[in-house]
Amino acid sequence: MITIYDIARKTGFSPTTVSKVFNGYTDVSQKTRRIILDTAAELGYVPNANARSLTTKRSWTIGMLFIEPAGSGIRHPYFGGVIDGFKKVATSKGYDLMFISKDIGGRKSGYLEHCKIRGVDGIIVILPDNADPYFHELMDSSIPMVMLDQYSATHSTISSDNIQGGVMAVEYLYSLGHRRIAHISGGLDTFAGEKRHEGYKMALNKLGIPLNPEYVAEGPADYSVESGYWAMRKVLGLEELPTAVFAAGDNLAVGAIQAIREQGLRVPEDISIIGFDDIEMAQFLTPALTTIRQDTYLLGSRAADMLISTIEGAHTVQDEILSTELIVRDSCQRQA
Amino acid sequence: MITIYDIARKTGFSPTTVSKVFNGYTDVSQKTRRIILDTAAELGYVPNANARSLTTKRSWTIGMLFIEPAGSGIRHPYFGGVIDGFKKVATSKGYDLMFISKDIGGRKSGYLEHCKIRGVDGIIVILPDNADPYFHELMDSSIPMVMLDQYSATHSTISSDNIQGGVMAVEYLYSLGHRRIAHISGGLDTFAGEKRHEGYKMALNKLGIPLNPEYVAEGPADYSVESGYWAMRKVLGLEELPTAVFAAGDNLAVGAIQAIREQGLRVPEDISIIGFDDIEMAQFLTPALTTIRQDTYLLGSRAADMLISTIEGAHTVQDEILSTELIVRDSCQRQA
DNA sequence: GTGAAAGCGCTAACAG
DNA sequence: CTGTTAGCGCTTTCAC
Repeated sequence: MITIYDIARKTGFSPTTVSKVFNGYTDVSQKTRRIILDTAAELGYVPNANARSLTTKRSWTIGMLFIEPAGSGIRHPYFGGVIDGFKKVATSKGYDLMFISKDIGGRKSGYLEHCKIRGVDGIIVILPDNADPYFHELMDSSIPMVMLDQYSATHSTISSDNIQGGVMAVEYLYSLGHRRIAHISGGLDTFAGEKRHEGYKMALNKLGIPLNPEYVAEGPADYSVESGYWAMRKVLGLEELPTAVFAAGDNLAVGAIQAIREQGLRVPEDISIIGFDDIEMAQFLTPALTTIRQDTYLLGSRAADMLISTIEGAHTVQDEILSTELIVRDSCQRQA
Repeated sequence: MITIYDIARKTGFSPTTVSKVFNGYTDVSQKTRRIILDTAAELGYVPNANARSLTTKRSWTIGMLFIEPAGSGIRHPYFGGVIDGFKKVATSKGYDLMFISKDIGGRKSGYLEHCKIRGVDGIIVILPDNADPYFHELMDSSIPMVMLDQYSATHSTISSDNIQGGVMAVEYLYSLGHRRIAHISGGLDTFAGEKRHEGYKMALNKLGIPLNPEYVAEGPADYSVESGYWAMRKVLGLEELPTAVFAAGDNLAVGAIQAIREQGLRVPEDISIIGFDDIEMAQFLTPALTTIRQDTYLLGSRAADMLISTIEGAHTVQDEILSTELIVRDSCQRQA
């Protein structure tokens, strides 16, 4: 391994001067700079991030945490988009990304400890879980952090406008003539699930439709197809069936459609369905899924901007909310 | 920040002894160990990975590289599964994962440089691209590495049995009575694409069906829905249409189905389609997609095992091939 | 403009 | 069993 000492020896300058060149100090003569840079290239010098971090206390590493909902892992399309956007801007600003997990080396340790061991400069929490004590420990620390889909008075957060999305979904259904509108929730104890549910309630209220608690079905908070299936089964067991359902996620919607068909009913002829997310496959399902689109890539890239600005000294706590968009396709139909 | 020196001072032992305790050395008395461990807990000591790496030349970090096919990014379901599996075993063995990209801090630098700067112990290449000179530079280095979907005489590799999958797909179609079978390729210059194509050819040959070059359509090697759509359009322009098509990926199959429908034809009544991957949504499409399943999670976890064993000293070059499975659903139909 | 010296937190010989 | 010493590669005062 080539170090700055090798360059110093070869050029006759001191390690200090060599270091200065690589750190953009201006008090080095152009000539010296040239010589050092050339020699570095010739020798194949590569700086050592660990050594640098040791002295500077900056790792240029950002931790990425998502408390996995029971093993669904990183696979939901939502993550892909978010990580993609986040990675793009973080990388462009010189930060590398590292997954942070609860246990390291088989040993249980907790997120905070993991962050400290690695000396991450900040952390993005993609799927906050308030029920996790390790998460609270992390929140209480002073590590720069931004959370997605979460409310916090102390930390910056960002999310889609889940309420607006919920309202939009229900209003759209209403505009098609639907009055008996059910909701398949992504989990009422989840930030996004709760907000979407809130939007659902707000819209009903505004439209003068009484809330029927039986019309709100909740599965495990994993936004999986299966959860949607089981939640819909519950709804289908009711005396008076809804004519439309707002599912809090496209996967849930897919599951719901399965359940409906299994019952011998059709979508959208018998029951209209609107989802949330606009996953890539939504448009290719049959019927093509009408849904509320959220921009996961933007979510990720804005999160990175926010995090990096707090890492670099900003002290403002921001709460950014990105608007959602109604994507009309074929899974909802006018109700006579 | 609490260091081993703090613990040493407080307990009266030397930093060395403290260090030994944390590194599992056995030549420390039980009593001393207890005292040190207790004091560490009391003080809230957390080891510093950077300092440790500096002396040991081991970072316990694994780089994750995927040379993104023109911005499709990390979003294809294939990646999710692989990363999930990889992360699981790597984490359990004490390694953390970091994304490796071509440029760091806005500066173009290359993967190898990035790896060296970070001092990763090894790297997994999820989507090798032989056309990328930076990738070759990395291959020529001595960094432990395993590649997915690639052949190499010098490095360990792992992939699904793409040939077998291709053969299986075509044989299945043949067994249903199809004789005019087209192939939508994922890119013939791509390892997986080429192998699946090879399987296609092998099966035709074995079954005594002459290869019709017009029946092989290739789009950009991104396995996207759109590519499948355009490739299928080409095929649909032919004089004599195929009765079945083997698409090298489920996304391609989805695109192909769109193109077919746009032409007023039906799947599977007019044309049967079989895909490859078995993405989560495959079973929820209409018709439910018949496909060749590959186990991405296993791919990832085995890759991790292989990589870690070479990091930890193994010198064998392995080439592991995981078998694929035919999943029969509704997109293929018997041909009169 | 340039360099000497000290130190970041930890581990690895090597003594004792 | 325990401690001394010497770095790992880099940056940071502070002098010159």
